[in-house]
Amino acid sequence: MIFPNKILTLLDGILPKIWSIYICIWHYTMRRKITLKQIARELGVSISTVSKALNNSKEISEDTIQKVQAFAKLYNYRPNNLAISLKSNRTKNIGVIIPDIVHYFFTTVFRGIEQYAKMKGYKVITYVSDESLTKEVINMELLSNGSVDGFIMALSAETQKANDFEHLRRIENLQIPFVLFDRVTDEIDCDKVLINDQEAAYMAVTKFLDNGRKKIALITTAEYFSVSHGREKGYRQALRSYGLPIQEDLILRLPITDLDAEVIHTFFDKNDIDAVLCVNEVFAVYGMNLVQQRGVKVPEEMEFIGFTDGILSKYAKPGLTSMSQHGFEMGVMAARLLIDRIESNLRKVEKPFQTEIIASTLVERESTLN
Amino acid sequence: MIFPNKILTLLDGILPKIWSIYICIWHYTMRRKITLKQIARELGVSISTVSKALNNSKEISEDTIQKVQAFAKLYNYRPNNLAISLKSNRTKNIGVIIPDIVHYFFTTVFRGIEQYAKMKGYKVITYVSDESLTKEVINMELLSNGSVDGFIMALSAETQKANDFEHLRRIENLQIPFVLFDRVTDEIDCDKVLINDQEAAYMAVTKFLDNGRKKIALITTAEYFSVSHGREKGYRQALRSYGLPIQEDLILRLPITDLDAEVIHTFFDKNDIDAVLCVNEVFAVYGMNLVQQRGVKVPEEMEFIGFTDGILSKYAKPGLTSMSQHGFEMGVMAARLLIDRIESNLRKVEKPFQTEIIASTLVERESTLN
DNA sequence: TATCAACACGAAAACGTTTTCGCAAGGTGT
DNA sequence: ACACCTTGCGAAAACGTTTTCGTGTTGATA
Repeated sequence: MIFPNKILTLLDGILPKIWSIYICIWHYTMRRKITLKQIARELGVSISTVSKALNNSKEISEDTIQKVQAFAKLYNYRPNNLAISLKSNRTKNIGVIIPDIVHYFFTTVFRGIEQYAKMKGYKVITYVSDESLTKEVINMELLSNGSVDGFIMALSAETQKANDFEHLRRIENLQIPFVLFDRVTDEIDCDKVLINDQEAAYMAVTKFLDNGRKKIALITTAEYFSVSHGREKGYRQALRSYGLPIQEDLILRLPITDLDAEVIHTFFDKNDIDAVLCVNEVFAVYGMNLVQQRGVKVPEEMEFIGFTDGILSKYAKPGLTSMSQHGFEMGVMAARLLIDRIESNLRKVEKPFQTEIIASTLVERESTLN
Repeated sequence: MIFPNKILTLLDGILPKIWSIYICIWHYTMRRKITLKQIARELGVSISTVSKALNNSKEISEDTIQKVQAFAKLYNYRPNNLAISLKSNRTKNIGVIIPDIVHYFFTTVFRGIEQYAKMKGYKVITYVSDESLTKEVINMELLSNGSVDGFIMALSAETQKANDFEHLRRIENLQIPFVLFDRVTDEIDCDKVLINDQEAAYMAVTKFLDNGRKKIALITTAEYFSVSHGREKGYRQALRSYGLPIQEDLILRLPITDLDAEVIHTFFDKNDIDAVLCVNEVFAVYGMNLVQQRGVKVPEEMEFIGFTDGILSKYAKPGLTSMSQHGFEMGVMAARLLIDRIESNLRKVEKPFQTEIIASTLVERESTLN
């Protein structure tokens, strides 16, 4: 920029022609974004007139509107988002904080969020918490200074383990809306989107029982994961309601990363098992491979059902029967809840918190009979 | 907000005490974000003084700095990001546009971008183009009005097919920096991050040849994908340099979605094949499953190598030998190139465009011998 | 002819910062 | 006693919008 504004003001009365030429050259050579002020100056009207004309205000004559809009189009005017945000105190951004992105379920949820958000004119800023409480806190801190109108998040493993929700309370205090999905907590009152984990596990175990299986194992994670907790409850409930004893030995708890083949081998060595429910598809496919390696026939001698109907389930051998969690729908729902809340806050209308359940469905493949 | 600013100005001289009390109550009850103006008013200094004090300017006395910073801390002052962005004309946001997010490779790249960006204080706004040119254009349009300091993108399938880069030229004209990765084009001059596709394919085929394989097939996509193109070149080059004829029949082109088992079956029916190179892991695992279903032993009778060393390769049966593309490193590199360029633009230093190559490495599993 | 809407538009405040420049008080050197 | 420099701070412009309110010019009505 060669001419600072002070000089421009001075020039204004004296050399409008020169300015005109200057703006043309400047624009065509460097094609920087043009502003209301420049349009106003060019057309010899005020900034307010231009603004109103572009917004089709009926305060402005048809004539002027045409002129301004034509000019704006010609110079490819795009209103500066930042200025609008600053003025209106809303960014049209939403922050998404998820524990992991290299993970089928979370990416499908993200897809849902992104799609709905885009439809509503919102942009999505994503941070990965890496299952770490600290990172989760920092990420929220980074976004809560007006970068974002609201949050969508799934709690990290550490957060669930530590049961520490101070950062959520701070966001609550700042009046920033947020939605929890999948990994949630009862300690915080907010909009939530859940899977019917218990029911889904119940369905899966029922499938085994209907196929005549009686020695049903559960491979799960540590208990503090809200989803594993729910699924375990469903597993127990199904066995109970079929009058079968619950053998704690048949429940194997694994860490979410670094699977150890030995542990699983000894688990299958020590127990007599004819069906296995796993709380995710990695456990299921990994387990399936191990038992097949030992000569066990899947599904004839042992059936498998997993959760998270992702790419692994689809291309495993045999194809893994899996509870599909419909991540896309969850994402859409989470985004809808959040954006609804943001916009109703704007209109100062009170709205009770909602909890939406997305029903899982069983996708049957070759790892189960029938 | 009960008191608009005009009234405040009026009140200022008359009832400072009342204002003080008001601000206290207001802050403690609603905990809204506090601004420089309010701190200034409270402390009886000017806005500029507060701003400078918070930035540790040496124009301000040690005394005042202490006072201001203590007060700011007490009231948990956080500078408004939007205002700073507006003033400084940079958002500290980068836009990432990828064809697909439910895809191992792209998510790992994303992880790299996100991690480096966060380290540098940048936020990441992600849009999915869904392999569609139109969506790609719209997404860029949506972000190019000052929402973002620069872009990182991989071209969509449609864009590569149509060979239409008008949207990139617009961004170029707007002087917004951008980096292309993986799916790139020679038609646009900019920073790029690539895989050594040709070399990698060469390596893979060499592996087959060294194992004594002679009837090597290639399962790839349509030719307009820059990556497939490179990999095919490598495949041909390897065969040539080993003095083997290139049989066009041994090259199968599949669509990237909706795999049709029949097509693949007839491909294997009609040809005598003892090794298969696939341009992604889905093709490889899918193909491996099909031939195994026909009784072919992998790797003894037929070896497989795929690209994209993802979760599928790891948990397939047998484990798939795969060219790892080191998505994380690519992401980091892309983010680094972009942020470097953004910041050197800011300092008005000229910088030639760079093309960085991330070397692939072969991760050997059970689908190849030795 | 005086009155009054309706119409078209402009001035200016506001959003929350950063930064330049100016100014007063006090100290230092001749 | 004078000029001059340093220190510490404030006024105001600027970033690019939106929006409220005021105002001058019409044309119609009484």
